[in-house]
Amino acid sequence: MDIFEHFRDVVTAAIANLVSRGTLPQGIDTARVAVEPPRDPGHGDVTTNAAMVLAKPAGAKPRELAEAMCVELNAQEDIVIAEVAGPGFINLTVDPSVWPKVVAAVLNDGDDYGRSTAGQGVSINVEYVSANPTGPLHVGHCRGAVFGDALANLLAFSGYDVVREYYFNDAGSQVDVLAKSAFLRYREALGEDVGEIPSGLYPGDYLIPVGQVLADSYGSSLLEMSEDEWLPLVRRESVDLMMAAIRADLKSLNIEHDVFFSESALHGPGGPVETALADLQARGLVYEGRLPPPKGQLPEDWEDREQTLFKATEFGDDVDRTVIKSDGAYTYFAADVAYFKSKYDRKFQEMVYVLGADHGGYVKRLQAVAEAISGGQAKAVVRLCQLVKLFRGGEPVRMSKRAGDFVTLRELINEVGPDVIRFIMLFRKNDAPLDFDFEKVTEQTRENPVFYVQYAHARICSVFRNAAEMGLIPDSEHVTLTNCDLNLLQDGGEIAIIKRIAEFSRVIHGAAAAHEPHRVAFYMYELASALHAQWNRGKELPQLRFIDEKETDVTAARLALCRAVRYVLANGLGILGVVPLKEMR
RNA sequence: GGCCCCGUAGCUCAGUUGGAUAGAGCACCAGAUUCCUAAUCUGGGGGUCGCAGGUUCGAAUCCUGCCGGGGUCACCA
Repeated sequence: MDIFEHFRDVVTAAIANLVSRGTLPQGIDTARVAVEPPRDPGHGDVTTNAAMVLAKPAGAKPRELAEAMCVELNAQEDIVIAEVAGPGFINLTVDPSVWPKVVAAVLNDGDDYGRSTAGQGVSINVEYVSANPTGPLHVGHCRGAVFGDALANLLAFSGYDVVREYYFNDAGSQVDVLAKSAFLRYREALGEDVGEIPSGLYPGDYLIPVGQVLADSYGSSLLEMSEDEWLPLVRRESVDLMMAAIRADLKSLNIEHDVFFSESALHGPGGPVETALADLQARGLVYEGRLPPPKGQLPEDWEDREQTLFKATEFGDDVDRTVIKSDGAYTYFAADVAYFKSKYDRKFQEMVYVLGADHGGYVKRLQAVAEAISGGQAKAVVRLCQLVKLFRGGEPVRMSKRAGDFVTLRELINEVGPDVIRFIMLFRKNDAPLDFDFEKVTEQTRENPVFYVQYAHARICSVFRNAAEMGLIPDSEHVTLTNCDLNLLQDGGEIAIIKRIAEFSRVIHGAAAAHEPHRVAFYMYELASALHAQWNRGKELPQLRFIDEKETDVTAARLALCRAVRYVLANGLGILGVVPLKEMR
């Protein structure tokens, strides 16, 4: 139940009445009419700009039109009073009987409260992480991983058909470097002293176990082979092991992809890359040509050469993009084209790419590919995540590119835990930079929003435990309150909580539409705040405490309200991928 | 130089896709616990929304131009 949707219907009906009465013209566009919670509680419970938006096309004065609408709205039984305010706002004060209905609706929907069909089953592919399998995940991957996952949760909760996808590059020259590095570790595992790892290879310790696995499964047989022979074997083995490690790390962060898509599956004779390029070729979107030199400072090694280009400029990109290099090899971008086509062939209508801010330059070309391949039928939506800067007690954590001198995701998880990582990463707009301080995020204070929100949930669970002990409810885990009188929820603080709860659907809807999961995190914080406030009012005014053994009817109603808040907190945290704790000591 | 993102209280950040008197937290000041978890709450001061124009009933939000900060530019992956 979304009361704002409900009152939107009411407002729409009032508009229809005015149309039939001739006050408003036929076919007037109501798209810009907003029915929303007012920022200022003094402006009633629900507010609409309808009169101001419609005044111009109707040739009426906003306030006069508002007056006419108020006459219609005041006839509605859900509305205590509709009044004109300011330049032509209509503020609705809702009948008090609406609030208990909100609580009842939450209890009725339970784990599904807030879930909607707004997405209408539109098929969305969310691609995130997609780190190359040449090493373990590090903090640089973390934000995109969490963001992508929460976005996927959010979209699924909102009625979209979501697939979570990971694209891994197992075809490029970097993977050869990985294999060569692993081969060195393999020789080391067989007892050879390989000395310092040569520059150009990956020196990280994480390849030592890979070498050991190779030694265990191949013995010394690889040493007998030429590089052409062992390279493919070692490459595949190394990629498999790296991907297994990456998946394990992601699992620890509560992230599981549906599809792991291998780049090498795109290549080969008659493969998707060839098909996709032939497709573009057939439509005259590929040509042999030369690119203009880059603007500004000319790179030292720049040379003007003929290559095969995709007409990206026809679709809004700044320059045409190379698909086949002058040496005849495909570019990485060619694989991107084929990969998009794969997604399109799999019937996705929207392809979300979660990328780091350093990939901002890819946005236009990806959108160009989407436009060209799908003919405008599918769209590429790119969400960029800004950099995360690590701190420890206010001091920046230095990370150089030298061996092993970067903080891995594993280390981060082990130190602060998945819930803290996820919530902090999501408690900021994705395109704003984020400072992540190891010490601050694990502090158990109000300053730390993770604990603040989780504590609200735990507090409710604590109330239930106490209520169960007192025999007011049979079981703290299965709070079923079918026969309580929710009209007993009369206190202003209680109503404030209910109003907050009533906004949940609206928040989810807006967050999903904007692809902004952080809105859910901020909402969680606000709801937690409303709960903590009411809790503390019970300290000054004992009659407002959730549990009052002498007033069992009121207690039952308040426990029902707590149960509703708990559902909303749990459902919201579920979207964020954070565990709602039942106890914090 | 071209393109993208950011600029809001002393600090860190929100701002419901254009709404009414711009909001939280931290910090600062003053308070609250014999009582369901004080990991909490209540009150107070604090603003030229980077600057200047434009669009309109109405702009932190949309458009243009500047200023300042970051990212990016390829036959790399």
